[in-house]
Amino acid sequence: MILKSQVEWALHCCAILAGLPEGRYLSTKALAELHGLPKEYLSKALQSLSQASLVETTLGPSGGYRLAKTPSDINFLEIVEAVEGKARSFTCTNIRENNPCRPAGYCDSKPCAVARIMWEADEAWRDTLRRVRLSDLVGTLSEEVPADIWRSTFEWVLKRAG
Amino acid sequence: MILKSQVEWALHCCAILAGLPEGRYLSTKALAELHGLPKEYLSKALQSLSQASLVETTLGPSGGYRLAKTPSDINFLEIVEAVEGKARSFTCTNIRENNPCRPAGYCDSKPCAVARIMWEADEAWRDTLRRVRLSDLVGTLSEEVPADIWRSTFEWVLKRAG
DNA sequence: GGAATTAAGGATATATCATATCCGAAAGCA
DNA sequence: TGCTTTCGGATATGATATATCCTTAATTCC
Repeated sequence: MILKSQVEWALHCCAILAGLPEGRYLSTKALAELHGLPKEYLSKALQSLSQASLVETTLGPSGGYRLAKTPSDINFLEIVEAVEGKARSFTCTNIRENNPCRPAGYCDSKPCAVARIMWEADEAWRDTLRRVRLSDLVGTLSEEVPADIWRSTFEWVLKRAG
Repeated sequence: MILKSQVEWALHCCAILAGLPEGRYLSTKALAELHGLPKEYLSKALQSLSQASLVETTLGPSGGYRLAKTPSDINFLEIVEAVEGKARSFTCTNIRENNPCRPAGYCDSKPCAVARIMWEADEAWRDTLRRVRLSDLVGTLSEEVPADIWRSTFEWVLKRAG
């Protein structure tokens, strides 16, 4: 049970977009080169963010992506679910139904006890991600990454945005 | 990010094994027929439980599987990890390292901030599973499943154990 | 208006992994 | 001796993640 690598890419891209000056867009090309990722494939992750209305896009030169909301209004779960989907990690196939000792239609009343426990754990995972805002990540990064590196990163990336 | 179906199978099988009379074993064949599962493939899940020392086995007729510990000494996480592995759901490929503005070897000091958050969520998932004991599941089942169905299920399965 | 650049999305190829089956070896029971 | 069992290896298949290519439409700049 491993998350898609696109989840990692999307999170890092959102962190960069969160530090962008007002009104500026960043292209797939710039984000791909900054992170050393395949441009065409990263594009799919960014499209997922776009479909989830987490980012806005514009075409043409100096076009690309920017956040659709402020970083404090975006949480980790939104980003993760945008590229990974909202499906729960545990799928109940209701194998108890195959028990030959159970009368037909018996299992209709309540979800399987095993599934309820697994879903509870899944919800704990989601809850944790839901509680972390993109602004929290940006805060951590600006504490941990030396200011000059952080600044030159944005200069580098904005130069590529034209 | 979906768990293997073998996780579901292992959990249901453990629930049955937990209700077994002292000293009795249950074969793969019996467990497969009870749940309507492919015997050969279910066998792989049970082998995983065996390798994790959650169940004990014996060969020959009337052989099969039984729990290696009491149900209150087995938690959900042990069972899930036995078949799914202990790897975290998020793998950090350290793409920040590709940032051309960072000096080489800069990222060695601390794990990536993104990864730390994802791992925290992963740990919340594991914590929830760790807190649920197999005996809790058995308790829930004996509350929810009518006693006569529960009893006839074990009669059915023990008849196949010889 | 024309050239360059961009996101969007469809089509396709490849690699990895989950799913599933089969077989032989070793061990226990009648 | 013959039957049953677990165990592990080998193999096949299907689904999905990864990756690339191409076309279309929109936007900017000259």
